[in-house]
Amino acid sequence: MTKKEKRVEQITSRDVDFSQWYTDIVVKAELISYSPVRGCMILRPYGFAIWERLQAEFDRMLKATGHENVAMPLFIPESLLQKEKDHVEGFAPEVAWVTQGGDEVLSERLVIRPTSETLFCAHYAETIESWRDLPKLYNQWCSVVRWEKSTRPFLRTTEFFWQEGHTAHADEAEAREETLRILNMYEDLYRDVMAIPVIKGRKSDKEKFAGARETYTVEAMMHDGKALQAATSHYFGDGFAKAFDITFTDRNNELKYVHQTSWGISTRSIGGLIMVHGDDDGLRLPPRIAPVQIVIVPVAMHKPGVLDAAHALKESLSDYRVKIDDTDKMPGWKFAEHEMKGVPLRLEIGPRDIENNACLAVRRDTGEKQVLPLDNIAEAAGRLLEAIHSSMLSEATELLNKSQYEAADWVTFTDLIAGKPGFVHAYWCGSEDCEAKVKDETQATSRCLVETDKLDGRTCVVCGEPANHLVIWGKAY
RNA sequence: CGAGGUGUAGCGCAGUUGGCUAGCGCGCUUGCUUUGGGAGCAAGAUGUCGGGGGUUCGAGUCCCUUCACCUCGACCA
Repeated sequence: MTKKEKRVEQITSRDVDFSQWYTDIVVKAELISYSPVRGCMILRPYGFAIWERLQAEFDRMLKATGHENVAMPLFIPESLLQKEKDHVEGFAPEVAWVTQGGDEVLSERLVIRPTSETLFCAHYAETIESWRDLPKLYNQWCSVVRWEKSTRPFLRTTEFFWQEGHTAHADEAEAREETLRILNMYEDLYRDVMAIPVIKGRKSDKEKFAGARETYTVEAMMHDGKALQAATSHYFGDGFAKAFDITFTDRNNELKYVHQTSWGISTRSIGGLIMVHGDDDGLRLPPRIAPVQIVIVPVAMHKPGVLDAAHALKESLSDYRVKIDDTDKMPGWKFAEHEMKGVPLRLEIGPRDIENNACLAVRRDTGEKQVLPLDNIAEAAGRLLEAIHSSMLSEATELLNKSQYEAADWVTFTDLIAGKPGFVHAYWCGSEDCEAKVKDETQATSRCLVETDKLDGRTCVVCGEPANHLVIWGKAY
């Protein structure tokens, strides 16, 4: 067995068994450990660091648009959860209950929040009185619990981390605007920070959030052609406001209900990061989300001057997140290790480079190696990191583009779903029966409804009746 | 929740028709030598064989039961 073969042996090949490949990566790249609790994962430092990067980026975007962070309780009294009918029906099957505190049985059961709409609503009902109190643009970073039947690291866990934004507005137009503003921010976050292109759209009634009037989504395509619902943004209308009696006095001294939104992105996004960008050597992280952007590997570091040169190199790269790997592993071991962890750029520095006042730069995305002079190294590294981001985004965009098909009739549709991993664009009449038939017979679901001006003369791919929507269909995580 | 699979050292595994002090590889510790694609030598440490119950002179091995995890489906960010 050659060393080369041994290296890839650690991770199951992506094309041989995508699921196993995914599981190998999350464990071997030290993102998570399995926990003593079913379906819950331990986010290890490296995995949590990715989440912290995402938090930092999105939190900055939220603050820049006037949102404020708050912290709501972990528990929700049963009676509160039950105030909005659709909402409770949607979540009841998957909530965890607290029935006892200490050795005392509680007079009212508490649910561990599966999402915090009801808490925010109760709070808004209390604190909003006048149009001067609006809008309320609240967000919280927290974890929530949903009792899932089957779980996978990041993609579906019993407890997961997310942000949930909850806003209240004076009128419908402003609330709708907020819903779409946030949707666009998710698109920007995915594209500009995670190098993942997404498709924006609206969810069908069947797929939308329990209690929402409209659910918008960004859908991403994984390397195996399956869809990942990457983030959602909901317009609630005044449904929750009526259930929770959230009223305010407007400028004309009339009592009005607020219009609300909610929106979230979760640690599932990290699963997307893995499944969009990873390869057979492990994770590949786009530079803007990578906890470590540049790893410096000193070669022959016992020799005089090498470690000093490595530290000097780090100094000159102070604008970036840089780590020196000065452990006493072999250099080859370090190369493979940091590749597995997806560090975008590796700089090797050894006696030979020091003599030439240079270092060797290796791109994680392409494997390309080049000698970089130490003078102006910061600039050169910066250019490389930017190049890596664009090239990863192009690669992901190419995958997304080439894995989309169109179907005008049922036979073409089912053949495509069965034969070609990816998304199928097809028209739909809007009936739940047709949507259900697609799911029953193909395993694919409607991912989202997209804007189109070409409905005239189109027919539903299932029943042949006149179409009302253009839908992107696909199998999903 | 249905079907299938797996639980033996930190990880990956072996352990024969039930038999003696439960092994191997990697990793870990210490020392020396090494360092441009997963280094070498030497010396060490590490086990409730997932848990419980049973059969037996004797159980990692057989039986019952239970728990956990993985994969695939049904339900969901």
